[in-house]
Amino acid sequence: MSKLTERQQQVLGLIQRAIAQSGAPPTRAEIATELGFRSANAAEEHLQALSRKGVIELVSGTSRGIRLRGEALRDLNDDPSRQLMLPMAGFNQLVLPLVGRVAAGSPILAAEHVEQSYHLEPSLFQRRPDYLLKVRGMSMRDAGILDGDLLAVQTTREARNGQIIVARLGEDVTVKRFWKQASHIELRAENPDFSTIVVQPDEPFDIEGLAVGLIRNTV
Amino acid sequence: MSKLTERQQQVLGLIQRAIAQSGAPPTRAEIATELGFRSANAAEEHLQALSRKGVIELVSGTSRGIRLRGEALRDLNDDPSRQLMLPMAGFNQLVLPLVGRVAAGSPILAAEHVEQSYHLEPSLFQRRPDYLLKVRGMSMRDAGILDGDLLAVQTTREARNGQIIVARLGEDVTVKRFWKQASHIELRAENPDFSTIVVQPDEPFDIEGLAVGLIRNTV
DNA sequence: TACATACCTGTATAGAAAAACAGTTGTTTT
DNA sequence: AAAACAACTGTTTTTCTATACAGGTATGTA
Repeated sequence: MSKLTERQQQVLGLIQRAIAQSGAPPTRAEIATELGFRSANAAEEHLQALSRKGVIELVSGTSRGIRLRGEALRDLNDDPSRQLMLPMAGFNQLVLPLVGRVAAGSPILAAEHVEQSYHLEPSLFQRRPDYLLKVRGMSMRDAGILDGDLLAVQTTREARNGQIIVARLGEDVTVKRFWKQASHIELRAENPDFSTIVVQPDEPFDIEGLAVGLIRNTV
Repeated sequence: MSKLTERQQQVLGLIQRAIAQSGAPPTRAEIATELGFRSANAAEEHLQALSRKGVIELVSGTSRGIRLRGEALRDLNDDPSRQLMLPMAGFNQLVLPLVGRVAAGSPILAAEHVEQSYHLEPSLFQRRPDYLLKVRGMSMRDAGILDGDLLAVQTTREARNGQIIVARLGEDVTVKRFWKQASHIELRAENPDFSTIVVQPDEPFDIEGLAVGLIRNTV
């Protein structure tokens, strides 16, 4: 992801402040007014740039349709002005969307996948998660990851061997243990009933994130 | 403040969910669609009513200009002094002590066992936990409970067969699956390397609590 | 020098959204 | 029984918003 320019950083900061203060993202006109642009189009262009760089997502045709993504959302949770409003020291809240069934081909954090959001204390996990993914199936049973568990996932593109990752194979999203070999990548299940997936270099494969924690609701 | 009608409560809940899920309040049309109204005006009137009753604030002439007010953000369980102006809804907090090594003979929630406290959203679990217990050992491995996991426990004296409980056997505290038989109680491990503990009626035995959830921190 | 990129102004417009107005149907309250 | 209220449908008007298009400047890069 390429770096933001100073102006883009300002626009992003403004969006984050607007959300923290008023509870909703700003309109183009509001951004323009606040930053002193005479044309809302200047704001539009900055938003397009931020969208291209992946820090926000624009919901087309929707008023205030600006969604913060990954890092930017993390910053929002770190926003010092928000911490001032909090009641106790160390009482810091993460807002994590719960992602359920992921539709074929669409980004994992697309709004239609988000079932609800949970507020968690970041210190619960050593690595800071970006979202919770509802696990389907028992392929990671022996790693203590069961059907219906909520996997806390940090968005990342890279993983080390042996880490448990959320992988995208074309249209499928799956949780497996990552092993990169010289000639291919192995996605190993942790359940003898499931076989290892071998991904050849020409096959579609993306790392969507790294498992950093797990939450289970026992009935 | 007068009480909300059932429908108004629904509308308020929808607003809170929308903010938590999409990061912005809904429009009148969105409320109408979600609740099945054919006219956005029905939503408008509900918003007016909610505004009159003080649970929301309407920002006139502004798209998605709905602000939740104190009452709508406050949790019933929360100390009133902890009211805060969080931008997101659904802000409901449990304070759970983390219990580590339990010393022989002393109550499980004795102050000296409490390593730290975590703040969690109660809706994370179907049953409300009272504390978190750090699991030691692998005796429940096949139930997806691993060494180091934090088990969310609800204090109770009773359990049904098959439930996972925190049991006290004299000086030892252990996590096992509970099976009450005609003549004795069985505490079954979920790992073939561990044998079932049989508790005779004359032996010391107490149920300390019921496992209602689990939190794991993956490194 | 040509070209891309960032950063703007200014204009225009389709469609989204707020909000008012006029009714209807039940249910409570007075 | 009349009046008030809750909960709508349907329509209309005005304002807001997103977004495209047509410029213009400045800066750095091929």
